[in-house]
Amino acid sequence: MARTIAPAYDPQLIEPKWRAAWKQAGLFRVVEDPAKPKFYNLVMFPYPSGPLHMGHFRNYVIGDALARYKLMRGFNVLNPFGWDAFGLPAENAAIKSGIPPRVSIEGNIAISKHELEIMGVLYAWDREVTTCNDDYYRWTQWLFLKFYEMGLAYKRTAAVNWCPKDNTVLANEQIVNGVCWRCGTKPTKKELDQWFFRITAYAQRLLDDLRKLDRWPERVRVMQANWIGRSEGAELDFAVEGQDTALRVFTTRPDTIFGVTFMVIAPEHPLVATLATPDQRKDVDAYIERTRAATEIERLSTEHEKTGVFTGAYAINPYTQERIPVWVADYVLATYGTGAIMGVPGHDARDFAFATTYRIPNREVISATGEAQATPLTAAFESYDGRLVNSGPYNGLSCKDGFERIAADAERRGIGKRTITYRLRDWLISRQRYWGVPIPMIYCPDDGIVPVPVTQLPVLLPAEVKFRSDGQNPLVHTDAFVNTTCPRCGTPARRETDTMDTFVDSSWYYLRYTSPHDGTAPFDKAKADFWMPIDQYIGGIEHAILHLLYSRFFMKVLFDAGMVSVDEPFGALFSQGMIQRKGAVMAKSKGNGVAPDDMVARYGADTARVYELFIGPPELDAEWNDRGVDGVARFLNRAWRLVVGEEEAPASGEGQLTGADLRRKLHETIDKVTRDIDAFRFNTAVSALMELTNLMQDYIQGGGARDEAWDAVCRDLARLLAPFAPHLAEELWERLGGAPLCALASWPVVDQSELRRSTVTVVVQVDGRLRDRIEIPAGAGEADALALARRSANVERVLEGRPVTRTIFVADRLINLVTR
RNA sequence: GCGGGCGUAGCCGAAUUGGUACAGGCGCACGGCUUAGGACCGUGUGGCGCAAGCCAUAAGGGUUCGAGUCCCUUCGCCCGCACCA
Repeated sequence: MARTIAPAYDPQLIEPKWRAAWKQAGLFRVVEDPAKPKFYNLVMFPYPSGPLHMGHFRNYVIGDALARYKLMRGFNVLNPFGWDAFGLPAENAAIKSGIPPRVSIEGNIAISKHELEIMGVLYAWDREVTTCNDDYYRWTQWLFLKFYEMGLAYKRTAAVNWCPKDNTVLANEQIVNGVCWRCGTKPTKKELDQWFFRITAYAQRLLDDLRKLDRWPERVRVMQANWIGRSEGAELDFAVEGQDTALRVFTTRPDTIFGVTFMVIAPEHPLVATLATPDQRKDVDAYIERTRAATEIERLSTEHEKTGVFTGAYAINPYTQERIPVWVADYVLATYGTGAIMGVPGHDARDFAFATTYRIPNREVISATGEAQATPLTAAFESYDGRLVNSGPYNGLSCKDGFERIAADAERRGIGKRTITYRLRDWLISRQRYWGVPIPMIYCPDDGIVPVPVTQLPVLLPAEVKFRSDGQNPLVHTDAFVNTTCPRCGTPARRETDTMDTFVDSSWYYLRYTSPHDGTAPFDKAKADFWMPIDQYIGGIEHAILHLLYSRFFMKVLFDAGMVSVDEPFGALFSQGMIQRKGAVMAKSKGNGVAPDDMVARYGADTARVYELFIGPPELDAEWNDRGVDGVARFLNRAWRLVVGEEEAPASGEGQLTGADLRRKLHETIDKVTRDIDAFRFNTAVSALMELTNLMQDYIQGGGARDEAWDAVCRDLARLLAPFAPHLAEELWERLGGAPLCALASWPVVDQSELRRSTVTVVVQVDGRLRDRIEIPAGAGEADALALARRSANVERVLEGRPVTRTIFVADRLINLVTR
């Protein structure tokens, strides 16, 4: 036989060809087809910030592999992509460089699209959504108006972070190390009129429905539950001595009511003004002034020492009639509960710390033993396991019973009630920024706040504005935008100049994908109903709370509005780990990124893709290893040589594998790869394919023939490779005479009969210790297997004639002879 | 502090869910090919031991015929929330 030189595996030669073929075939161009099972596959859309690196690509590769696999499994796969294109970075770049945000965003989108393309990552580009385009944001505005109509969008005054030098509001993220990120000034609090979404109205449903999300990572569900932060407790009224007013507190421990030795109200509490006695007023005012200067971050820090000031006022404990001093302290938050607490230093660590500082006594009212101690407590006993002491008629009750009885008595006496409080706050969506969706509201001197009629949408964001060096929203100074007329009375009026938080844009984009060109509604209900919920959502853990919670909230609101038929958007969620290199997360700013263009030029897209999948369990962070990429390149090269090569095998003859061995390994691999992809174990799927090619190599080296049966194995190898190394798979598929496209071929099916073995290796243990391995006929019964095992010389020697008292038999696997 | 998770070769990591610990890859060693190569191909590779064998999944204990896997204690690391009454 003539020795022929197999063409070398050259990704540069084959990859562009197949990308063109996929484009022509329109792999993910889909319509609603009830005849096929649907699969809505979605990767979180990115902010187009410029060139991507291989760290970004991990989830795109995972998503692409899954989409391709589902396609081969016969699903009708919706696999769209888009751009979260509004937001601060583009606006800041514009202030700095003068390049309009839209221009830089479009440039960045073009770069990212090119990178996705050369990596062989495919999407339904005919459904592309870009949030800064008016054919999208008009519907964001439409939805805002819907929320407004439903009473879920409202405006109120709220304290925000304010930079006195830049004369602007700062988002929490814009406070770096306690100071303004731009000028280094310490921000203060300022009361401003802001738009909110009433997400708190959905707190309980958002909490309850976490139970439905059994295909979400546990940690994400826990984080959301903690964020919502449900607390059961009671509100109780304390009459203020000498005043016709009551101080209402929220507590989760009404059972400790007899342990109250002081009370605290937040500095922002409305009663502060009237509560302070004349001789204490000066101190109180000074304290409030001081805390106002403190940032939220400082205030919320546990390191922050507790401070406070006595108001001079006393409240009356409604259960003991004791006089209780009322303090003002900033460890109590005005925005949680009632903004006032009862201080129980004996049973709350924070109250204990405060009481220690100001020499306020503590009183034990819960005792683990049921007996009160003779001496004061030296630390807060916060346990719920104990009995009430020093608590008058409630003595001896368990905490739970004490809670119930004391709360019930308060309700009967009309001085309180059981309540449930959430940590979740309403969602502040106002941004004093240009590059976002204009809030479609108008301020009329006569009619007040008037929504823009939906027929007048979109409220267009002006393309030309003058950016200001002081960071102020340029929309405020754009007269052509601001000046309008009242839709109700026609008199001159002003537009709202705030824009929406970009998280509003991303809370519903997945619905727009189902009917991206609809000119009459945000989305077509029938189409949304067909595709929703998303079958697999893939994205970074950094969105565990905000984006995912907001989207869940949106979906529930739209469900209540009758616009969708499911009330959870994401059926399954996967959060991939980050890629690190040189000891840090891969990032542009760290200079440790690997560019996809470089990877494609050096190794080809397939090697880059397979390496990203092979690098480790996809949910864990992984270290990028340049040498590891070489290993994957070797693997794909081997696959190529096995299929395309025609070299004569070196006649080793030893350890020759049979065709049955080859086919068994193939079907074991089909089985494993299929199960691994379904379980998101791409790393082990790739290693299974490596094992297969290693065995194929052994087969050929042992003198195995490249006959028709071999070719059949090769065709299945190509199909198994297709989700991971799609270009190579196509090339192999074509050379093997496969039908038009491997990407459209059906996924290989396991032939159970090929998995069968005539003999199996069974482990023989004596007292649980491995003593021998024996080859026995597959499916042998206990008696036969045992007889064969006892023939082992090794086993006999170890037994030394000791009687076997018991035997454990696991068919085709293990025999354990027990002598004790 | 509260909550979630993790700890297996020199490194990244497998382990059919209680049944042969370390698959696959990196690295390393040796060999082949080569003018040469850090390229490519092949073979080997947990430790101790001549061997039988013994030891080994953070440490210690327990349950079990059998534990990386289940339970308890301790140590270490990562992530989230963090004065939420």
